[in-house]
Amino acid sequence: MLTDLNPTQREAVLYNEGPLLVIAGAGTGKTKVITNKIAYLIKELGIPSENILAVTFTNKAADEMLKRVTLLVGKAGKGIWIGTFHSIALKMLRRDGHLLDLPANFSVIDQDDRLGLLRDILKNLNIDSKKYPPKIYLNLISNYKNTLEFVDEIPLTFEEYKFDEVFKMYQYALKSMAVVDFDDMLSLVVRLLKRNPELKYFYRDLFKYVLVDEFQDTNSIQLEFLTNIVDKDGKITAVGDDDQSIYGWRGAEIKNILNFETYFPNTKVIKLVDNYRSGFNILDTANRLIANNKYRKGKDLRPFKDATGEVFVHRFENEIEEAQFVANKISDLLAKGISPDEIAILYRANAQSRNFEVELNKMGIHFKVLGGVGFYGRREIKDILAYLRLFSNPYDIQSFKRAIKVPHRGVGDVTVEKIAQFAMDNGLNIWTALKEFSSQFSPKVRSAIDGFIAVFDGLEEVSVSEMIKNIVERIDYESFLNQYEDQFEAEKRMDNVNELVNAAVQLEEQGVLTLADFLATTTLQTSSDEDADGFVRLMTIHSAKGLEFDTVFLTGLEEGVFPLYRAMENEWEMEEERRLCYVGITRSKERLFITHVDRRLFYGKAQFLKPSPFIFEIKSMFDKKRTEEKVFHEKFGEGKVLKIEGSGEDARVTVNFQRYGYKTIIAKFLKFV
DNA sequence: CAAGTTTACCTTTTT
DNA sequence: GGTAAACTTG
Repeated sequence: MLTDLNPTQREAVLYNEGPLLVIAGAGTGKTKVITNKIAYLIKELGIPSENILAVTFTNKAADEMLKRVTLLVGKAGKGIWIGTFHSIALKMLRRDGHLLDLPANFSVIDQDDRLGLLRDILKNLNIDSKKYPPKIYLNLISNYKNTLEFVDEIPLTFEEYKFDEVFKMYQYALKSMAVVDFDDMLSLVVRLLKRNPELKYFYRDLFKYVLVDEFQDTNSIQLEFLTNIVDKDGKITAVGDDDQSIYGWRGAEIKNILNFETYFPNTKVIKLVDNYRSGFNILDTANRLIANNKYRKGKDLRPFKDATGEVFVHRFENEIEEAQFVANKISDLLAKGISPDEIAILYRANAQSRNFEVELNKMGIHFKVLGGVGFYGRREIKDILAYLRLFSNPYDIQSFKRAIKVPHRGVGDVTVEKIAQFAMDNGLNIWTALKEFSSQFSPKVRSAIDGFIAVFDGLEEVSVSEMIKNIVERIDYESFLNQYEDQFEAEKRMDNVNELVNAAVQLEEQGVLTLADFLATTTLQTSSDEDADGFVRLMTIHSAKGLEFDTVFLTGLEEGVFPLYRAMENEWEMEEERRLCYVGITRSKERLFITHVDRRLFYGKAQFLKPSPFIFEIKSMFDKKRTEEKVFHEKFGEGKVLKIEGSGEDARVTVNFQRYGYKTIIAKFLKFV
């Protein structure tokens, strides 16, 4: 079993005396180490799978890991606890949340609804949401919950923000709606463990072996969670790479990995630096870039693969040409027989995907856009889910407000707002509120409300997938869509709704049977978790973390776009951007295309852009190596290289010819001697 | 007071 | 180029 591991990898698998930190550079086989370690624990050491906890960064990574473990140990791996911090936390809260007075069927509010809720609160408190956008509050609240203390970054105008009041109202609303937000899930679990030591010891005993992937992206709450469920001499294996820490903005603490020994004093550290993924030039490029960072432990990846790897830098006039180039190149690659699964287009921000989508469509290339507005974030899905959420948790006023308005049934904003207020003020669930408030309705509204209530008739009898079908039919969602959208759009949305039914059926087959579990799963499922087999993938670099492809297009390397303007003034943020670029580069195995443009549209307006500083950092060594090199040209004879723009055979090379002086020549007409 | 229409605002990155 | 708030109409 351990035969295809190298000595350091094997050491990491075999060391099970106490805390272990594996610093694993990109492509050094970190997933292999984790899966083999789990297999080793189960098969060789005979550890029951229930005693193993594996934490991953995404649901997809969790699925993938379980698949690989199953391949190694078969059914013996079935009971393993595997998932993201959030999904593990949810499982624990479902089990023991009552100790914190959490209602049994609490639901999870998604980011979108949090924003909507904050919008309502700001309106209520007469806070000008132009001056103080809800988003700011979302961040403040998130930071607060994640650090459990107010941090320095909180602006001086803090008082003006009325943060205290907003926060209190926000918490009150969550409580009365019986929902928790993303940040709560972790902090509540930590609270649970702290207040109930017997529970803490229960889990310490249960999780005899804990493995954490992508440790560089854990935040302080997550670390606190870990130190609660693992003794300081416990058998925890943390795997990560400080050079790939790209979630600082989300509260990730790079110091968690840099100071791991502080939390687990008797830690053994193993470094994996043999890279099996990328060709030499790609690795060289990555190493050169990341060497510009100051705040790092410092390591160079060693090439192990017997391949050169190709790195190209291409410059274009605008984003359309960039997209056309990428689409053409992909078409060539596909024609050569390269699988679409091995091709990815990466960018800094989701908004950049559009042009690629257009050009790929023109070429008839099948692709999938991952991330951005995910499946469960789509309007039609949220509409249907609102019904389900309300049915599962009748205190969920936000969902009521959405559901009652889809389709229009003669109950408008004003009435809805009144009902919502009445329910909130009196702590009533929606059904009771509607009943008690019904005397104030006009006959028209009353019959509309009756119709609304009737939608839920008998739903408790059927499975989740049947519920969805029933709701969609009863509200005649299809007609609603057709009324407001053109046929094509309406059909697309209906397809998505049917896809939701499929998702429910699938989850039912996997044993997710209750509505509450279904809803929680959908909320925790992100768009990056979607399946894209057989498609070219488009995604942000953030969502590409942990993935690898033969060919990677790293696009939009312009000052202000990547790195972002706002990051450029700040050394620390700049380093995170650089790490992000490093992650992007190291996704590629054989070919890496880096592209940048001279101008790009921002909200419909053209902006001129300089190439990203990262391009210069990457190229400087290459330039130096090649500058002063002697070249020969058929017509101009011998000369010395001064500057190279672009790369590959199309690069423009400025040469000082002995007899003809300075000339700029396309590289393919030059012979390097 | 509800539904339809126009304007404003926007763009980091995500569990 | 898309959505949600603001505005208008019936």
